[in-house]
Amino acid sequence: MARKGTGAKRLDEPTLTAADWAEAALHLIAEAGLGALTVEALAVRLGVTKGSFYWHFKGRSELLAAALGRWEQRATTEAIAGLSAVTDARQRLYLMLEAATKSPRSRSLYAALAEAAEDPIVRRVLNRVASARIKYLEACYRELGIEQPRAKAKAVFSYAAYRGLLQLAHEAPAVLPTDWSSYAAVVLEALGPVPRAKRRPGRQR
Amino acid sequence: MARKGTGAKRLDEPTLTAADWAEAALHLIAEAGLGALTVEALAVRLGVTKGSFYWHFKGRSELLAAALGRWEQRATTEAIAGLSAVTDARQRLYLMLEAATKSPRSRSLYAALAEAAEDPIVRRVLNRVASARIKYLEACYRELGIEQPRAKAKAVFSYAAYRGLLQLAHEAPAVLPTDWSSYAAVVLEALGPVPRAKRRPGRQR
DNA sequence: CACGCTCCATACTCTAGAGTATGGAGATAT
DNA sequence: ATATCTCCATACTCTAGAGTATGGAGCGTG
Repeated sequence: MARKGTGAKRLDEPTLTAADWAEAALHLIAEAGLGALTVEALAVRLGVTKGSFYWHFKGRSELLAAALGRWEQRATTEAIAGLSAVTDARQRLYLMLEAATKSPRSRSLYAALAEAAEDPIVRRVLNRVASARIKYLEACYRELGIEQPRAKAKAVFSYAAYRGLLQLAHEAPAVLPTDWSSYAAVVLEALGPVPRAKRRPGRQR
Repeated sequence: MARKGTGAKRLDEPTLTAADWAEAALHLIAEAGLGALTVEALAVRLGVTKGSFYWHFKGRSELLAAALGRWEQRATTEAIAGLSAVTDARQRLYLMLEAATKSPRSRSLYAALAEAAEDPIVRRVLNRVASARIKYLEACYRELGIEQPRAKAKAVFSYAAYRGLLQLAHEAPAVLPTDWSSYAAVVLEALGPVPRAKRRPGRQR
């Protein structure tokens, strides 16, 4: 995909493709924020000059759209497909909640993109990603027997808690929980599948 | 404060102060994001030219610091002081949770600032605000008899849920709950003071 | 009245970064 | 070999916005 011929222009590196630029853009955003996504900075990182960029893309916004398209794919369909491999809905929900009670990476791509929600391109992508994830959560809750008005509310609440923790890790890392085990206990107790089969001693509703 | 003399330079408007510029900056940020905070844009909004700005502030970052200082005051000490007027801790917690289950304004200042968390000035302020609020929440939970490792976890969880909902309102308004009453029910059930009273924990006394 | 202080206007400079124009080197096709 | 396509370098233009230099109008006080 990277080349069409057989030989290489240079012995070390094949020539770049639009996908290479988009991928590098995602890395740059995750590391330094979307404000740092500069055509020239990207060119330097790829070892070329910015003149070559405009051969692959019409402009910066086209690059951004391509990069976000790739990220959206991974953040929704692929991630959900991976989770759906777990057949037991209860186990699935537990896995997601567990992931939401671990210390987030300090500089996630999601958090970096949230900084640029004023950008219409970014906002549309964030909207779709959040919608897809909440819909999936809602489906999980319904699969566990929770009825409709409540299932959606629980899904939104779960995702808001996850999203908020991610945001706090970005904008105020100092306030993150020090004791993650007790945080996980609180979250599972609040959002867990069904309070029926609680094997925690005492404390039963 | 706005004037030192008695007369006005113009009949309609007194001359501007640094506080006026800072206040206008906060409004501009809330409306159009921190990216739109431009010296010239502010000057236009205030009906003057940008030459006058540099009489009040050394530069843009000094203005930003002054504006954020004002906001921080309102977001922490003043808000907390208002809440502490409610003597009953249970009622206080209910008020806060209720505020966290109402549809947020689409363009809050907090959300606008979160977009610029890469800025060191903004990040420090966000950190302090979040810390103050979580500390207060933690104190409320402890006042209700919840012990320490759990009280902090509950406080962080509550604030993360609030913060996440605020963020979703900003970056993906389409996923907000349609039925706010059932959302409030879920949140209160999960974060409410004590699971002892199974009824809605608000109508006491 | 003369003088000084405060707030502001006018008119510049300077820089970052997007976008453009054009040519060139290597690979491939004919 | 010649033509052509692809990817890139060089070297420009153009704009937004920060920051600066300087003068001026109104109001105060000696």
